[in-house]
Amino acid sequence: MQITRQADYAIRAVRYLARQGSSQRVATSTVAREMKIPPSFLAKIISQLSIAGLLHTSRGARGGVSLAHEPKEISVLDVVEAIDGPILLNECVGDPTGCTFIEECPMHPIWVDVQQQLVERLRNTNFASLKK
Amino acid sequence: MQITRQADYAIRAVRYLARQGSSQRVATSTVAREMKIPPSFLAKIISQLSIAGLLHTSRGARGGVSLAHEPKEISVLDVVEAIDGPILLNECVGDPTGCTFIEECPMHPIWVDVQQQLVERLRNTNFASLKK
DNA sequence: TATAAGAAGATAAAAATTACCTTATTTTTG
DNA sequence: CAAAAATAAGGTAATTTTTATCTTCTTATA
Repeated sequence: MQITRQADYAIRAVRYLARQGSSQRVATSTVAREMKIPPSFLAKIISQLSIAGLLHTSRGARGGVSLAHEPKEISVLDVVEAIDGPILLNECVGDPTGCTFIEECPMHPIWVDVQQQLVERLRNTNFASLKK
Repeated sequence: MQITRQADYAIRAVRYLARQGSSQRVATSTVAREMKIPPSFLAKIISQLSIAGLLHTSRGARGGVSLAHEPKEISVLDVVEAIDGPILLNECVGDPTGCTFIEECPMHPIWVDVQQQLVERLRNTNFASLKK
């Protein structure tokens, strides 16, 4: 019942980029150093965030990473789900076919509901509001 | 970001027991069969729930398992935490000393808050309301 | 063309999860 | 008292996830 450390690192990285000008390119090694993220691990995380369309990366000298959108357009949910995949409090919420009891299960709607509450909360938190 | 299957099994088991009379003893093998839980796995889960004080177990012939409290006195949170341990959305919520940035981190209070919302919701769901 | 950067993927160590099995121990029943 | 029924306790093991590193490749710029 925890986000992975990868997701935490990803949030840190996006926070760092949001604090810089959004068009500013920053080397991942800089992000790693500043936000205390294992550099070689961050490379993979950045890659995933890039595939998810949250970051722009450019290779070569003077290359680096920058946000693909305005900080206020990027939510914590976007970042967490890009790394950890969809938030699912219980398996049955994502894949109801796996459970025999799904029709009659009084827990199922509760998991759906609680999860939605959680997800909405993370969706409504964007990186403009995290610029401290 | 998911409860473990163990916790799901535990909830199923407690639900089953709540449906029976609360003082009624039921063999774990029966619970396992009825709720489709691997029997030998359930033994361990029952054991943990018993240690947590949620169940009473009695050995010997005609022994079995029963709830230690009225269904309405047992919350989903009780069961989940007995199995998975305390719910922590991010490490820093439980152990703020592990993070260098904790003082200035704008995410920290958000994790604390979101987690509390989630926990409260599970705390307010008891097994009397799940008796379907 | 040399250098600075990310991309991609292989590898691996560690931890968590899921599950099963065996050997006690306890309690009831015949 | 003995047999049977049931949980208790704990060890083992397979699988999956997580975390991390390293190497090689590709790209862009000075």
